[in-house]
Amino acid sequence: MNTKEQILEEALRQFSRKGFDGTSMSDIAGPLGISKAALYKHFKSKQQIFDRIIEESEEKYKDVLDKLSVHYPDGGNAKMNKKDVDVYSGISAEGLCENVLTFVRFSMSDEYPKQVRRMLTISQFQSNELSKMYSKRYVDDMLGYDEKLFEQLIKTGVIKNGDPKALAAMFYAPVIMYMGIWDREPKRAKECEKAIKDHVEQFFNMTKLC
Amino acid sequence: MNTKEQILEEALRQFSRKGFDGTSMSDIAGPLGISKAALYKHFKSKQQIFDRIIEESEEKYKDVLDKLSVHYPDGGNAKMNKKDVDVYSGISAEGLCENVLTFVRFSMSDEYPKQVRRMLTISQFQSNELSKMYSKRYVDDMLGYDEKLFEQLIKTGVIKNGDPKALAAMFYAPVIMYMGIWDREPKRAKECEKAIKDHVEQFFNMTKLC
DNA sequence: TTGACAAGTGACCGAACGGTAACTAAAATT
DNA sequence: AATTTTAGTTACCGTTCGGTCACTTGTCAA
Repeated sequence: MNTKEQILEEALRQFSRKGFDGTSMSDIAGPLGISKAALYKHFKSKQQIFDRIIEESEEKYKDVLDKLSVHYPDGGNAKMNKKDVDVYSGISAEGLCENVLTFVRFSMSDEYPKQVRRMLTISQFQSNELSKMYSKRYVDDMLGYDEKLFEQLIKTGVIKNGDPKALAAMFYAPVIMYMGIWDREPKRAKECEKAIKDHVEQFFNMTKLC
Repeated sequence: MNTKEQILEEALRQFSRKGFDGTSMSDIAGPLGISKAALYKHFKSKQQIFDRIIEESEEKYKDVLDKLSVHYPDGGNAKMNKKDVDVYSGISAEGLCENVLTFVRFSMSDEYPKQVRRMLTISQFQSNELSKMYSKRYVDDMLGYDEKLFEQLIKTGVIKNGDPKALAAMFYAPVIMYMGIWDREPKRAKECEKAIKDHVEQFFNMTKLC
């Protein structure tokens, strides 16, 4: 009954390790204890399985983004994390620190976002669509979010000056960079977690002085 | 006569686009106007072609690193770029800015580093060796280099305080992040180049104030 | 009770894969 | 001049690939 979902799960596991071309239909069917012919009762091709994984990940990504965010009264379009900003009292830098670490720990401990990230990483040059999706999800959206955040922090005087966009890059880029090491070399997990923590602290120390 | 080198060139071009599994021996032989059987006169297997490309890139990488660097008298182990540091008069922040942009422009305009970077990006999870190579080349080495640089900048008083390692991450990570966008979406090249320039300027504005 | 349907199976298909064998012609070596 | 080596060819090998087909079996609605 849940075979279709199991197929998607196993396919994602395989694709994230060996890529689309490196994964055969038997590779997917084998661990599920079914024949590869059975896969074609649920999907018409290997490509369709891949496409469905991407589609589903996009749905889940949007869900998380929507549930995590709330329309901020000022900007109208700006989406702010509920924990990052109290609509009535402003933004807390300490809350932001905590929030980043929570985001990182979830992204690195849960198998699903890990596998999706790996799959997208090794497939990012396969089509324009996948290239754009990768950029949007792991760079543009995150930078946009942080940029709005720093705009607020400057308005409220927590940070005195600086370009919000450049600040967002300096804040976010090291995080994703260390997550990259973490993905490639799980043995360095603790080192990366500490580096991220140090970076976030150091960043706020610096910006408070400016 | 130069067939062996042509094979490596064409293989790198193919591997960087479609990956190891997505590239067939005929794909490599075809554009060179030879039969795939001829490839086996120069390499004993497809894997050996891939390995040789990696090996060669490692040699070239080390060459560039050595030629670009000079042993800094203080640390002994620290390697400093000749343009970044004048052994007798100290480090120039402006020279560093220029140097980063030169490095970026070379990395993004020359086909060879681009293809190697793409190939390594989509192959980074295929083995522990490749994982480590990617981390070393595009993160650890760069961070280490910048860290030494910021140590000097703090010593000489150009920057008043801050952890050199955290500073290096804030400085370098956005650069490689924008290079990632540039690689995936060449149409955004100008946008990325400007973002990197803005980031570098903004970074030095901030650190001078601290 | 029966008949439609969903979800499997194993056998099979043509194509493409990585790789080899036998052969050839030119170039280099002796 | 004779011979070996190099670098290429075509034809072919066994295997694996994505995908199809005919068939079976259990479930469930008419």
